[in-house]
Amino acid sequence: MTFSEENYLKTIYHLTAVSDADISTNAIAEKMETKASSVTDMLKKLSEKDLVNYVKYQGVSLTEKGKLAAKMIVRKHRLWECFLVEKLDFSWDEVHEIAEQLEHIKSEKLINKLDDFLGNPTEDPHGDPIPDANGRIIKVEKQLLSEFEKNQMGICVGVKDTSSDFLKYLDKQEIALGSQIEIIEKESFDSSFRIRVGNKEITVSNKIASNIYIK
Amino acid sequence: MTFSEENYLKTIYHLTAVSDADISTNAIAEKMETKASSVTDMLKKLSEKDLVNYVKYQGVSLTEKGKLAAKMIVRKHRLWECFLVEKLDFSWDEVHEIAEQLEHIKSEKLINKLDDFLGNPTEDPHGDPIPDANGRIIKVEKQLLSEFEKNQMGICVGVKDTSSDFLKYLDKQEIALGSQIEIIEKESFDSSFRIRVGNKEITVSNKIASNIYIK
DNA sequence: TATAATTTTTAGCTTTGTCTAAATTTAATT
DNA sequence: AATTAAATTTAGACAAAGCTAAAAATTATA
Repeated sequence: MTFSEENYLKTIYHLTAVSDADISTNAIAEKMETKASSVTDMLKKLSEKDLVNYVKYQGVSLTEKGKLAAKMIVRKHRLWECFLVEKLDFSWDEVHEIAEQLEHIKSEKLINKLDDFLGNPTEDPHGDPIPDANGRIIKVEKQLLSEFEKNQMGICVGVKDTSSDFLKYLDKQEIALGSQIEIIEKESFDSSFRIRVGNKEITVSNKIASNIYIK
Repeated sequence: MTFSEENYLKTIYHLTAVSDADISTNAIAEKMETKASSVTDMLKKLSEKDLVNYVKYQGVSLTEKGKLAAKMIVRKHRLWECFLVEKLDFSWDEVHEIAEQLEHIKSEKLINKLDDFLGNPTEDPHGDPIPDANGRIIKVEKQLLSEFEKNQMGICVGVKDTSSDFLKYLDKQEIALGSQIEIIEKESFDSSFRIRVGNKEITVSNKIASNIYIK
């Protein structure tokens, strides 16, 4: 499988997680920052290889084979992110780009040894689950901070937006995986939140609160 | 720089280490298992980028820029090999193929952090030197076992042939980096050697002896 | 339900890196 | 020195993956 094919599968996998319905050509093109015509070409190719179910004009979904392949790429990506953060001391906003490259390294033995070396983690540095060697995923029930009400509290277990900008913002506010967060006030006007993180009180917008997972 | 460009630079670098003179198109083609015409095309491209000195029909050499780039690829390859053997517990005959992929990962920060994580090794698992971040190489004076005479002894510090077959043979004979080797007898008829490794005596052909470095 | 707007696909072109076959240059040999 | 042999380069073609522009299908709207 080529790098490009792997990137398409991964993108379709991630889009599927959100919407469930068949994925449109345009949605893929937008996410991959490419043109719809390029996507059409690739979908034909992936369909030939039985990795996706593709019907002209009707969108696309992953076959079981394609889903497993996509999960293996995600597995590699997230394990490498763990390695970068835990062993090489990268911060969580720096690892995505490098993992985008490392996820294409081909060696099952390598990835399984890496998995063991890291102590078989179940989540990456952003709180996203790591599929095991068979593609199984342990789902952790988690809620967005924005869905919480006044006086509730919980632990930050992940982020929805993993962009460098957002992660740097969280670093600045000293919000990290494992941070205890308590809702002090929910402003009904703009749905912003007054929260306590550790022993500091801060105000976060609804957009921020909609990208932090709490358990 | 593309993967392909990097592979050509690396090949020219390795061939230069052996012969010193300008490298021929055919030599590159043979080593890379490709066709001379493909090599010609790439040499033009690398020449355009000032990575090689190329004169039609006369062969090529690396420019300073090209040499540095090649050394950085070799650095990455050898550091990843160290990682695979020391941290992930691969054997020395398994790592080359995977390192061939990992050497193309682009991130200076990554490779320097990996270097530190490994304790800034100066040699890879086959005894080959690892260039530092500036391309400097610490040369260890070493001799081929085949150049030794009766009753001399030394420590195995590297191998010339790093093929999986040869390394597996060495494993079988319990010859590893750091093994003490003593020449008991040199057979003048076929230049084979009777040697002691640890406390075992074995006979090795001249071909074997010509691929083991001793200090 | 026609028509307009949007989405998707097709057709044809580009680049990268490869190949084969033919042409050219260099080296070797008589 | 002439001719043959070997090495190298050129010319032209191909596959992968991308693009633009035009055509076709679907969806939305009046």
